[in-house]
Amino acid sequence: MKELINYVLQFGNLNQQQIDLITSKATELQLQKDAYFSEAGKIARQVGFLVEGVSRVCYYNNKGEEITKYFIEENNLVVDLESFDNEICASAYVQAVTDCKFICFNKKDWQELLNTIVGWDTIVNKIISKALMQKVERRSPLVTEDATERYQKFLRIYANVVNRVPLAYIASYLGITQSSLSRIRKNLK
Amino acid sequence: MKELINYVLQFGNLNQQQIDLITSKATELQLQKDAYFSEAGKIARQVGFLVEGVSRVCYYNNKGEEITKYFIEENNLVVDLESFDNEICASAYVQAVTDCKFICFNKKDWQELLNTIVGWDTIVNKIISKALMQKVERRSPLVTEDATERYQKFLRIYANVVNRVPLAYIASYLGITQSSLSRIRKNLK
DNA sequence: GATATCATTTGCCATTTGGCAAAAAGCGCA
DNA sequence: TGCGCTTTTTGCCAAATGGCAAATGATATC
Repeated sequence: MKELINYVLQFGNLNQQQIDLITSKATELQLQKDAYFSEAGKIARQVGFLVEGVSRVCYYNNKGEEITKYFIEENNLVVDLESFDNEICASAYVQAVTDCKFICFNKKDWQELLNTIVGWDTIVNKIISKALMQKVERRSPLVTEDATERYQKFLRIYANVVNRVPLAYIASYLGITQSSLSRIRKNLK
Repeated sequence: MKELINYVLQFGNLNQQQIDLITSKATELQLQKDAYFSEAGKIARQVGFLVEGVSRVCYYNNKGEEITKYFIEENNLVVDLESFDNEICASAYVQAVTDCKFICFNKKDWQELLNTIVGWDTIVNKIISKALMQKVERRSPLVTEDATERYQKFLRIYANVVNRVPLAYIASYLGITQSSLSRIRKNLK
């Protein structure tokens, strides 16, 4: 819980009463490896904060290939925004890549926090915008770079993730085949 | 001006007084083809709404190649968020690809609107979040697709832009060479 | 330890895309 | 119309990556 509060306080101030209110709404969620936090075709009904483990967002492209859109590390918010905000079916899965521990808020409680805590919406907006900008910044450069450069950039961004996720997930994140990634790794050694 | 108001009202309600206040702060900006709306290395000091023309965001990658990050069509907000919000030097250029007409707000007026108009920040947040999510959605799939599919997707998304921008800009947006794009176009005919 | 299962690496060859330079096409302007 | 400039297309060959299948390695289970 401490991790969540520290995280949030980076984006704005809250008094003890407000922190207590947030804490009182939080529940803990444990997911085993491969379990889904939210699923494509369903409406996302919770916001999570990843305390332990690695998750990923993935989907199936029009060729039926499973694509990892991005990885989520410890101390980050986890939510299918599009689905949660607009109450529409999600187009992607959020999946635990390792066993994961989340701090969770259901939609009703989350709404209540937004309505009750002055400034909470501003904090949430900052967090969301920052995360979105980060995604754009990470995804855009991939287009110009060759597979080796992409992998090296991946190593830097996700240094803490590399050794905890299967090669296949990384390959699909980078848009290359498993074999290519395997060869790239060999070349870099 | 009407276009801007209609655009904004899609994201929330404003009364006539609020609309008038917004209007009173707006100035018109004309940029000739190739001129910059904001520049890398400088701090972005204005928010614009593109009324006429096509712009793009571009930058130079580590190989010195000029990369088009995305195109901006009529009736969209134009701002280097990272730079404008945090008052840090921009890392990308925002450039008029054709002659462009913007409705502009300088930083001081924009702040004043945010402080004065109740709900304006919520509207702006919605607009920004939506735009960011759109960027992520557009950029992410590129990674899995071959050059022809990428170009076809580009055609759908930017149907209104294709014939108004040089082939070289599109090629760099798609992460392929001009020659490749030229060949792809030939094959599609 | 043997075995089943899944993940990763490797080999071989096909396909895609890039690099470079020249040719062709398009366009403004005298 | 003709010239000069920029943009786009094309040809040739090289390099990168993919597709497929087999081999190897890692891990869990009995």
